[in-house]
Amino acid sequence: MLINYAILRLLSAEPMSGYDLKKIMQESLYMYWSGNNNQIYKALLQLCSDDLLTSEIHHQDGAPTKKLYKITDKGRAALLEWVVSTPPEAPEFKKPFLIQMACAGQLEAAQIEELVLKYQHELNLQLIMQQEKQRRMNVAPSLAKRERFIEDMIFDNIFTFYQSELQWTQKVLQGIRNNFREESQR
Amino acid sequence: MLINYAILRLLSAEPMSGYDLKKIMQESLYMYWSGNNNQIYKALLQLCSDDLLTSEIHHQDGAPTKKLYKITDKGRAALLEWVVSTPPEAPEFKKPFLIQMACAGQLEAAQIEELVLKYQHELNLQLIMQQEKQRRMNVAPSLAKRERFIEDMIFDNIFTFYQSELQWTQKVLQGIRNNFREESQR
DNA sequence: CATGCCATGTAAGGCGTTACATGATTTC
DNA sequence: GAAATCATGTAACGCCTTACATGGCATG
Repeated sequence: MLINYAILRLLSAEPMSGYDLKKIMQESLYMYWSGNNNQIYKALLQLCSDDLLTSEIHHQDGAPTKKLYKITDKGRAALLEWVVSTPPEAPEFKKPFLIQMACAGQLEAAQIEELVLKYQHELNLQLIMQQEKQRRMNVAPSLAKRERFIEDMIFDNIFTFYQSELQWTQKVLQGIRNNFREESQR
Repeated sequence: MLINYAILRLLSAEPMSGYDLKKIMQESLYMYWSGNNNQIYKALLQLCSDDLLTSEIHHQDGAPTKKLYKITDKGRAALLEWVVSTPPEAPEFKKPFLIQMACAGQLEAAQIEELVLKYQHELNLQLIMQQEKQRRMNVAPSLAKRERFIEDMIFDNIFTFYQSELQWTQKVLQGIRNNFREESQR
């Protein structure tokens, strides 16, 4: 399960509780599990029983008791092994909007335009939210050069994803205005 | 459920059987259900009981009996209503490769490069497959100008998705070569 | 004679989400 | 006094996939 490796990755940086992991995943741009503790707590149990993690109970006063999870040497080895030996998968996407577009032949030009504009708006919102997440996340100050580069590349990937989708909406809008000018000018 | 509207859309062009729908969805670039008859047959039953479709049993000699589904006026109205009144959603993506990348700080430059090259290769394969699908699908010869335009835009969307991902891999590879030159030249 | 296509359907199970339960502490 | 945060966990459900069951016809 991929989420197990995502957790191992996070714990390879520093020990954390399940709750911490949940928050980080909620804020993450590419860990796409939308802050879902159910899966996290189950995964943690499994990883512990596989000896990839150890858990330590931390009593705190003025706050609930928590379990601190640490990655083991076996865990680090498993993560490394996974990274180098897993064949990279092509990305998946779900674009419900394309299904809407596919139905748009029935509509008037102005209606299609309106739809695309709404989509554009939604994309802009999303893009701003992602940038905001990225901004909030930057607390780790002194990463190694390599780590920094990788972080940047990951952000760039997500950023250009939305950018190119936005560019596509521009192309569509222009196409509508050029091809269906007669109608939309009336 | 979105798949219901995808089915309505397909049946709005011409009557079909569940099996036909399954095949089309398998070949579709943006209907992302990977040819899954389970959902299709269930959806068809539901759509029938909602009077959005009618089904007609067709006996064929030399082939199994099939059920031909036709969209009703109510079905067309529901589809149109859905298209114009559903707020467009931002696309979702899952890129397991980014999780792999996030772990790559541990690796040597050459290993990262290898990983990215493999990803690039996988993307190229995928892109070719999608183009092949698109080529095979083009049997509908004389679409209206508007329909043609929409079809083209949808294909363009998917095409540029892979293209921009490929461009990203180029950027990453260059970055590795520039930033970690010392190591990778050894 | 095995494989594959046409055609309909069912079963099992994994992945993922929302929501709930509990309970203490802090903040408005 | 209400709401948010910290913290762990469970329950219920929906979506989606793979695989299976059936059976006739065609193709190699």
